[in-house]
Amino acid sequence: MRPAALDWSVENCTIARAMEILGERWTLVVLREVFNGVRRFDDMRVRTGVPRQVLANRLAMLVERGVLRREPYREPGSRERHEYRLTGMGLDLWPVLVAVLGWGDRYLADPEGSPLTAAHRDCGGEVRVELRCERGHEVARPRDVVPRPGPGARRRTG
Amino acid sequence: MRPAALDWSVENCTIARAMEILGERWTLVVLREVFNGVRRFDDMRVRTGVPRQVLANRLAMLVERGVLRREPYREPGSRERHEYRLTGMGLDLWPVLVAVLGWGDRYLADPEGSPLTAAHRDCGGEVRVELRCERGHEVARPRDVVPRPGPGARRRTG
DNA sequence: GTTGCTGAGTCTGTCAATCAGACCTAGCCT
DNA sequence: AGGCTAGGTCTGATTGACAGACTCAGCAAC
Repeated sequence: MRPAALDWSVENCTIARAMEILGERWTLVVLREVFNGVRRFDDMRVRTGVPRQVLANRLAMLVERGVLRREPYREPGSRERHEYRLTGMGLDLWPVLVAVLGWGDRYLADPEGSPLTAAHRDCGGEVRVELRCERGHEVARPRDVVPRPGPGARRRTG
Repeated sequence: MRPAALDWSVENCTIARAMEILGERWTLVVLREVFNGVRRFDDMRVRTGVPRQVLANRLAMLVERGVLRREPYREPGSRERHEYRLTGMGLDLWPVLVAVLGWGDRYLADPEGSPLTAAHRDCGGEVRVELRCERGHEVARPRDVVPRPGPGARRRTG
């Protein structure tokens, strides 16, 4: 009954690496704002309630990691400022955000429902994540997914 | 050009609530282990390198929040111990895990690829997340998703 | 029957991160 | 000159992460 996973190393696990970026308390909340079109420091700060210092840190980290980019803009009658926009890497976080949103809506929402949904640009229908295997089968139940070592798996040493 | 999102409150945002659970550095890594069939304290500790204290905290928090349950078991010649198993709520995190894995594999993997994949139990094909709208359209590009207020949205006061 | 092992923790002290609140700054406007 | 605004920094108190030592219950070997 020893789990097979024990034989494999986790040093190069991409979930752990992803969580180094996404796994800080406010990162995904900040990204939610950017996905919502809120791109400016003070708007984010007021909406999320994240302390200035932390917000500055997170934004800098996300820029450094390539999830956001910092772009200059200038409104008439103001000096130049910067706003934060998603890079391609950042845009590809939509599925993660939608997955978290779906889970949160199911288990943590108030009775009246979720305050935020994701819609399909073309038809307006609500967007959800679905698990599907490479042969096109829909994977309906969580139990139908089984983990297995991938091409980068390494046997454990020690 | 003021983003519409600024008019809506975020106090009941389900992403923020979900991140209260998932958004700590090690939570998803711990869950990865459980999904992999590693259910015991010491196995997790050795594999993940999470400090004992933190692991104990995370497990207790996940049990308290209903993501894991603590089950007694007994191996012959040993006293009774406990292991950690996913609840229904926990199993429903598969899409989140697969989404994070997919993103990590794309942007953060070593050249030889990911050490872990998710497979379809029936056919063995690799499982990925897909965005799909409620009318069945596949949402191919991230830009085709647009956020919008949901049923629980509240106007901002102040 | 004492010594040792094992799994699953707790205790302690150090060091880093979070947070709230005040302060700073560049350019614009009056 | 004085005030406003966006986007920050600086400071000090609290909280969390972490490593390493210690605990504790039951089995097992000497």
